[in-house]
Amino acid sequence: MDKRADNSNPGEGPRSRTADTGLRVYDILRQQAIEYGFRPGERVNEVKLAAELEVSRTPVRAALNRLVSEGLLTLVPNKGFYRQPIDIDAIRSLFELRGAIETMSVRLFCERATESDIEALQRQWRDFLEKRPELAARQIVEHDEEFHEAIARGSRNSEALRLLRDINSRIRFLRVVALERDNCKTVTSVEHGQILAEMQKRNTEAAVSLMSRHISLMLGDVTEIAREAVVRIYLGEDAIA
Amino acid sequence: MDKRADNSNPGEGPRSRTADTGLRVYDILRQQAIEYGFRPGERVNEVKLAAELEVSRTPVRAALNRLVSEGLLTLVPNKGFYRQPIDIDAIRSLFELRGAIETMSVRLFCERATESDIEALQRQWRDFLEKRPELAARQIVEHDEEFHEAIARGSRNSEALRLLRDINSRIRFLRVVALERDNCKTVTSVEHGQILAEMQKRNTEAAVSLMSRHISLMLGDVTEIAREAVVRIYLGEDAIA
DNA sequence: ACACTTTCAAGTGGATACACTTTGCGATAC
DNA sequence: GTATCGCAAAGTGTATCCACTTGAAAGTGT
Repeated sequence: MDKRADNSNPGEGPRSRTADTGLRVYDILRQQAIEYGFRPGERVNEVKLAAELEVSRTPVRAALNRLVSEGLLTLVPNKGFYRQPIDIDAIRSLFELRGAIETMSVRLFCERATESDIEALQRQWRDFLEKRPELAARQIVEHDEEFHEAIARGSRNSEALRLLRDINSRIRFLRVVALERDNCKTVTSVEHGQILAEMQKRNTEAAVSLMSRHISLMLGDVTEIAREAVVRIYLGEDAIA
Repeated sequence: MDKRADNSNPGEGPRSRTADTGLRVYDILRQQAIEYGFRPGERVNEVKLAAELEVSRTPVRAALNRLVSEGLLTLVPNKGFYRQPIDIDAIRSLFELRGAIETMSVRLFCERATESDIEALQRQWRDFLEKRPELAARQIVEHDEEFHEAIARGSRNSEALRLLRDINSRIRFLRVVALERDNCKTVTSVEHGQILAEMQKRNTEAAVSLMSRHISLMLGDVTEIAREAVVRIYLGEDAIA
């Protein structure tokens, strides 16, 4: 029945063609770019990547092209793809931009969210509160992102959600570093709780101003954090090659 | 001396390789996507495109991949690339998002713009005011975009500028249609003037609220405009194929 | 020893080849 | 007449091939 039974591929073999290679490669490379598996400013070698992933250069190039449009890489003609360097200015811009989106999201959330949206968010928040003590910085940041993305979802603005995700993945590394450095780990949940409470009461302006403060606090000294991040990237524990 | 003298390509020939084909194809396809040269929801045929542009499928696929990450196309595995349909919800989202970015830009512009930034913007505005009567809707929208992008530039937020450009290109078609329909063509310049005046006086809040109103006015009845746009796309004067 | 060319390996960009999937259409069975 | 199967054309997804560019190292002349 199954025409591609021979693709079950027990040992090595020519490796199941016609799979979701494209998506797989894209996901891996995106993750690698986000986590600074490519060093900032570094050229990305298509041939080497293709070999590592055991695919041809074609799907690799497809993925890299997409990452260019996502702002993670740049393409220099006849030279290749380069990981976007850590640009203090760009990072500051991203934090500012995130602030604008988040405040908009809160405002719209207050207008549009259903009661069950709010309940779900509260559940999520409480869960987080419980698990929190045993979480590493990475997980904390990811949970924080989820909270904010849930608000964006409740704001019924699909593009804001999409954009927020993009931005989050671009600044995640920095945020993890910042969080690990000075572990002001306890503040955010409290603030989330406050925002949540105001949103539940549909106090739009109160919620917005809380969120606004919540976000701008996180910015801190970007320059310092960026410096720290660079150190981590080049001396990091998972520096394989 | 010149190794590629044979590529001067007088008649037909194998067409000068090693050019900036990639960029050229990308620009063309992007433009075509924006202008709805691909119908909404329509599948994009790589082979046909490659033939039309007289290139191979490779640079075409590269460009299409990037357009996926820009939100203009989607990729359905084993089916191909599709032009993103006209989604009222997505359009509304984009307008809202644009509003958030613009208000942020105005705020930051008031804080950061230099005097010469403001002068340049004023010059631009006056030029526009003069030329305006003889401009078509398309040009008016493009000039309007330039005005707003100049503000974003002055706000010293590179990512906001980048994003604003992306959004503008995604809603341009709609805006042109809207402008041609009910020619309320005269309002925007006046409002621009007001915003400009407040920004010059560094009246942040006044400028922000003007901008906020300016933007939300443009939204109008998206549903109606989208309907009109669909008609134009399918019966448009430049329906070639 | 130093600058200038030559050569060459590595690598990108584009074209082509090929396997697989999808789909429309026609033939066959009922 | 209708439904189903199967086949073939069209088209996508990946691999491979080839031309050209770049950069660096070796060689040459002064």
